[in-house]
Formats: sequence, C-alpha cells, structure tokens
Amino acid sequence: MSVVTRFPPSPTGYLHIGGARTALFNWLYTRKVGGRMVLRIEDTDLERSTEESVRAIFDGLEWLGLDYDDGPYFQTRRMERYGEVVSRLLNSGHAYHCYCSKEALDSMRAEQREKGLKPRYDGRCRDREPVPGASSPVVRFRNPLSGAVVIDDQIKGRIEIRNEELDDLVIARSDGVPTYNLTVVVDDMDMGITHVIRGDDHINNTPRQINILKALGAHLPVYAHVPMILGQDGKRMSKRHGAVAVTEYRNQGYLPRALLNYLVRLGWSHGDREMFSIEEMIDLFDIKDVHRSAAVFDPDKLLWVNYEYMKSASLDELRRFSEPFFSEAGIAIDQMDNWRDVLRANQERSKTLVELVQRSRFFYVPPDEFDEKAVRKHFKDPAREVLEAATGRFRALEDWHAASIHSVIHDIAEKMGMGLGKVAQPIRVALAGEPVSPPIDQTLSILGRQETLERLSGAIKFIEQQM
RNA sequence: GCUCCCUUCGUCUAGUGGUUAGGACGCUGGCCUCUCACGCCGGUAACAGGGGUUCGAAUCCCCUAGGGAGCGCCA
Repeated sequence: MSVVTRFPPSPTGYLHIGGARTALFNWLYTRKVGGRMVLRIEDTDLERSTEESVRAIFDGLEWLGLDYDDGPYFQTRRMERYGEVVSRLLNSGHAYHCYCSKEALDSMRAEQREKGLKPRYDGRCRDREPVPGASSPVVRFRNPLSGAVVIDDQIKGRIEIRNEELDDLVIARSDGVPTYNLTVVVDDMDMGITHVIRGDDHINNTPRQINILKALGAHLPVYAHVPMILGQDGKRMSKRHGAVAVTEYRNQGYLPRALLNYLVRLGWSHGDREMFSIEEMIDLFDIKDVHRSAAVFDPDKLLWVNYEYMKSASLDELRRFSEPFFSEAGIAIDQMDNWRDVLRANQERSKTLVELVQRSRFFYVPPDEFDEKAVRKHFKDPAREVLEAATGRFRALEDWHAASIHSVIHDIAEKMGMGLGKVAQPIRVALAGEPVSPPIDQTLSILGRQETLERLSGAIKFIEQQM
C-alpha cells in the first residue's frame, strides 16, 4: 500500500516555524517512500480563519519549496460529508444528542476540578431519550467505557490510554458545524491517509480519534508524533520569542534551504552531520529516527547555517534571492554590469541577504556622510596627504586592476614610511563612508577609477573643511 | 488537580553495557591581517537526583524531581 501523508494547517495565522518543520518531516518522508502528500486547510473555525492566512500558508510553503501532490482541500467545503458521517454515527448508536447547557457543563467541570478530578463530561445525556422539540442539541461521540487504546507511535513508542480517561466529546456543535476531532477523522479516512505525522500536542487527541475511526470501521493510520519546538525559555514557541513566521525569516534575508537545513536538524540527526542538501535529507531521513524530546530553537545556529549557505551559493542564486532587498534599497542589481564582482566581494562576509545588501550598497550609492568615529580615527593628520598622494597616483595609473592598485598602495605606504593600515583606512572611509569594506585593492578595482577619484576628492574637501 | 509525553555541555546533538563521554552553534585565548569577515590552533562546558540489575552503566529496570502538552460547542 502506498503512503499518503497530510499537512493540515488551520488558517488562523501565518505558517510558523513549528508548522514548517512538521510540513518538512511529512514532505521528506513522503518523498523518501514515493508517497503522496495532501494539503488540507482546516478552516472550520469560522471565527478565526481568514483568507489572508490561507495565502500566507501557501506562500510560506512555496518559499520553502515544500510542494504537495493533492489538494488543497478546504474543510468548509466538505460540510455535507461531515453531516453524513455524524448522522451515520447517530444511527449506529455511536453518537447521541446532548442537551446540556454551557453553564451546566461549566459548573460540572468546576466541581470536578475542585475535587481534584480531571474535568470531563460525565455522560449525563448518554442514555437520555431524544427530545424532539428541544432546541439545538450538540452531538457527542459515545466513547467506549472500558478497555484501552494502544498507539504504536513511530516516534514515541507504545502509548496506552485507558478509555476511562476519555469522555464523550462533542463532534457536532449546536449549529451543526462539526468539530475538529470529527473532521480530521473523516478527512483522514476519506483521503486514505496512511501516516499521520503531526505535533505531539495532538497525542491526547489520538485515542479519541482512533475510537471514532474504529466506530466508522476505518483503517487506522500509522501515527508519528513529533516533539514541539520550544523558545529560548523552554516554553512553547510563540510570538513573544521573536520571529516565528517563516516569512519573517524570508524578510530578514535567510535562504529557504538554510531554514530547511536548520529545521531538519531540530529533532533529527544523522551522526555528526550538520549540512544536508535536499536530496540528502530525502535519502537519509526516516520518521523513525526523529527524537522523542522537544528542541529549543536557536537563532544563532540558524544564522550560522544560513551563513554556510550564503558562502556556498552561486552568484546567480545570490542575485536572485537578494534582488528584492536591493530593489528596496533603490538598486536594480541585475542591471549593474559589475554585480558579480560586488556580490563575490561581499558573499563570504555576509551572514544574511540583508547584510549582503548593506555591505554592497556603497558600491552603487555614494555615502551621504562619513561615519563620525571613523572620521576621528582615520581622517586625522596624515590622512589628507595620503589621500592626495593616492589621488595623484591613481590618476596616473595605467591599468585599473586590483594588482596594480595593490602595488600603488603599498608603494605609498613605503614612501611615506607608514603601515599599510594608515593608507588603506583613510581611503576606505573616503569610499565607503565607514571603516569597513572588502580588501581595499579589490574595492577600488570594482568601484572604478572615476568613482574612486570623485569620492577621494570629496573626502579631501571634507577634511579641509574640518580644519 | 488529573492524564499523557519528555530529560547527555547554555543550545542542537553523537552515543544503544567497557569511550580520556565525541561533534556543531555560542562564548572565549592566540595566530593571520589594510578594515570587516574568513581561516587555523587552543580553551570552556553535560549524562537531573536516588535506588537497583551487572564484573562493569549515559546506555536496562524502578522511584523522585524538573520541564512540556492536553483536559472546550479551538484546531
């Protein structure tokens, strides 16, 4: 039997880090075994579901490159089918109407809690005769009273829950809209899902779902509950832990492959290996090897992984991915004839695309001011003479190449009897506005003679004004 | 409170009865050096605790503690 997995986000927000990893694990496993992955939008919470969230989820998945083979299905379009199943359950005696008011249930739970018991429905409507005239009852599933449900979880191992611990859950609200536990079961059954790979916050739902599946005579899927991703404080990842939406990482200049690589190592490993291409992930990944314990999300390590990908990316990839950031900075990078040189010069010194753009900016946009600290440190005394000497020599230079520029700079340092730094730094500040740039000879050669001379002259004027 | 899940350096992890408990991120000392960054060499730091089993436990069993999740007419 071929494998069918599913990724069922509910569109109540963006695609977050935890969801992305669950999607990744599903995707990797599916690709590995040559199965099919279903995308299902669980939008039965009409209050909180939004179209915008649906788009954000599609967007996130697409950016990460996690595609699916079937769907997207929307649960709100399957209401008729859920209704069918509910009445089937009602007719077979696996479900019943419950007429309890919300208030009655609340006080029942409060009472149980007070007695130190687990709050749960006590089954008071279980054997009540149907009340024909009564208004809008809910439908509850008639859970078995004895026995136990055993889950042979692919990650957690064998889990056994006694049916006494479970209560009769609501499967249809008073307005007829089915609840989560019912829709999941129906969909998983109808869509032929063979493997349910989801967050371990669903472990507690699993025995209930299994009981419903059994009542429906359906095949039970294989379950694999992946542990949560925690924030730095050890609590479940949420907004207060900083960036949780995958699109935020896109905006911060991360490469999708880097995020994937980081995510796959959160809860899964292959010996001491850190870096995996997508192909290697598919090849090496197995759901059985996912760890049982939760993992803390570490932004520093993600940054490092991203940096590794930045360094190994091709210039074309780099341009493609950084293009939006450049254009935001007012630079049409792909129309610049020296973009390769600029990107190459900054590639291995940038941990993110945002940083790459920041570092590259001055090649295209002259600094509008000089960094104050840099001025104090590098524009002091011999700086003006250095810049003037450099101007003369650069103007006279026959060919404008890094090598010839390099020897000129060395020559100036030697003739003026000072270290290379005393020469390079003033020039650097004159060109970049700050004391940071790629190697000075390389920087000049990329910038071009004319632009270099102009900026040098601007810096000399600036120094004169300061005096 | 009850039920379920989890527990190796700060973090991600290797490890499946015998290891000086390894790697990576971070932090850090040094080297390199025209800045930034890279690179190289070195350092820091862990088996939650207690009982067993065993000649021998990070590895197997039990208990305790701690953490997480769930207990809805949310998903």
